Amino acid sequence: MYRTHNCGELRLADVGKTVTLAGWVQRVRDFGQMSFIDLRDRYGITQLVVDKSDVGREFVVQVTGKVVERSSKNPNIPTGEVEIAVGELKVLSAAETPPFTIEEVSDGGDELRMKYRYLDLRRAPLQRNMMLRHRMAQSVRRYLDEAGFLEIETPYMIGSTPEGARDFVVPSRMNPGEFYALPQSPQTFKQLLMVAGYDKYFQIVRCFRDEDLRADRQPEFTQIDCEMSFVEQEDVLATFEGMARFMFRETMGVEFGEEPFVRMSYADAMARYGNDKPDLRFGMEICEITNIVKNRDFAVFNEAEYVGAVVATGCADWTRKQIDEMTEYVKRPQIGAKGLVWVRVDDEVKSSVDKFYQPDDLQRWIAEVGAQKGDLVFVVSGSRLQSLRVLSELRLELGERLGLRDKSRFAPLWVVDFPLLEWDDDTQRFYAMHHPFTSPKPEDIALLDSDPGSVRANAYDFVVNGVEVGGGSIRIFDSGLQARMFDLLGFTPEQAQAQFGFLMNAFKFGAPPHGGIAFGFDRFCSLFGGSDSIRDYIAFPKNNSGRDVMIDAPSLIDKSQLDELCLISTAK
RNA sequence: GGUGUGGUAGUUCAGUUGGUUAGAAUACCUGCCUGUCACGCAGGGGGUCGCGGGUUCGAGUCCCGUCCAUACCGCCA
Repeated sequence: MYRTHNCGELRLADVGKTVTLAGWVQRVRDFGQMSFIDLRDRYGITQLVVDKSDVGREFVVQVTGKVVERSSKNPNIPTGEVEIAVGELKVLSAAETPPFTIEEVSDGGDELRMKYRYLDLRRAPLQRNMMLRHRMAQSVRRYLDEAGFLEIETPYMIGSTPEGARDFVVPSRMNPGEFYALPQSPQTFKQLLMVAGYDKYFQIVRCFRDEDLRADRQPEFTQIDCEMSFVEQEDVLATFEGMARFMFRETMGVEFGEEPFVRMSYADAMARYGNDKPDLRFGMEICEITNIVKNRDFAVFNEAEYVGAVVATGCADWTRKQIDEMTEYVKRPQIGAKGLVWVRVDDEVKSSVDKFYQPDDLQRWIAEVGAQKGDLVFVVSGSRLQSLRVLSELRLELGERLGLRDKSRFAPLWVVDFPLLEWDDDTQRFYAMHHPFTSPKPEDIALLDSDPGSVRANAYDFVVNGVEVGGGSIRIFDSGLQARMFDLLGFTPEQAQAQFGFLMNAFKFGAPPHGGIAFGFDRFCSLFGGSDSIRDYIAFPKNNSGRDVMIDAPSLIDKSQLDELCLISTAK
């Protein structure tokens, strides 16, 4: 037996017991005639007292000894009142000096820690993250199982479709020159499961997208993928609001009370927050003032399609330098504002456009945006879309600077009534905003021919703290309507048949009304854990270039392997 | 594909206007130390300044290119 206890469980009540522990050497404090060793495993740290030691950091050792009360206690760790008077110490495995410190806060940089991920994963913060992820996955399964959902696996080797994200492809040796693709999501399969009568399905499933990465985007990531039959939008929202509440309660101890989560239309979210995933932890809503700033000598505003404002609450005492910082912030190329007008609401009102506007004008603005004495108003103008984007970024940055984006608070909401289609200027065609199986709102179907861009979808996103955590829709289950959608999206009937014929055919054999949702599980974890990066919640993530620097993948393969795959073939 | 930031000791970083032998902290090694918990004290070793080219009497420092990392934009039905 390698151990009788783990390194986190011994207490004063255990004093006198003879125990055997095993773990990693966290640190040795050598006093010549005696040494202290901190022994670590994923449960905690226990102090050992040995006569003499020649072990180094990260050695794996097994010790047997008596639990004794410490003469000087350490209140910082749960085992701090006891220590092990070691009788026998056995080195199970020696270790080289690790390239970075295995501690709560490591001295290693990101790249190095990724290369030695198995060492980074020994650190308590990463172990807490992995445990949180485990608990969240378990709570998802408990809730959905209780609600009658079946966990069904769908294939990872499927066919490629040119729509949407780029596919990772896998050559087929047995079918020379042909390729599988890894799924971007199990979308069509879960719809087929609905046709097959498994009316409540879920899967915690890996998905793959060959696109550029971000702190919150990995080429392989995990979704909580769900689908239900005989449901309307309300049924789906109710079911998964329940799941979210359950997860918050079970894993975070967070309760949201009786009130249902906020519901906000896409149009509202855009108008009030400039963004389809608003952070509702703080107010400072965007206010349009286009109509009351015209007809003075300020050409910038007169020529603007849209003028809008954000009130920085209590910021009237900001220095010119602080204001300039905000101007610089919104003028960065990624945001692309041309400039930033400000109005200081104090004993007297002062603005950056005093040359063009009278005090009366400014008072009218202040009344319109609801600014109070002590506030600072920022005004942005330009095209509607671009201005809203700038105002959204400005609002979030102000929230950040004012400390209003507290990671321990959670503000969930549903964004609903998304547009069905999105016009793309480059290709001069509509694209499905969500995916081509999303059903239009029944009351908007008449607009499909006359004004497709204004058709709203039965589509919804689950948003928390400005992060899109999940999204889904009620699907089309009528093969005729589905064919019409493909037509709108510029598919010929032949193309539609070739790519999605299996689904449209299935719909001819009795498809139930159905809809579902998929949550980005990694994002969910990082949201709960309070990190901006999902890498902290994935055991073995890829770096920014999609490389696994630990195993050095992707890599070249042998010529013989390549030859077998007959990759030189006719492409479509 | 684009923009910004960074690359100097095992590690994290500093390095002035271009000027002597490139520093600090920490880690590591050696010695001393029986109550530490970031133990302490004394000593020691450790550098292709990412790579290539250029300017210069002289380049870690300036210029050009390139590679890598990272954040963001594009992209992500």
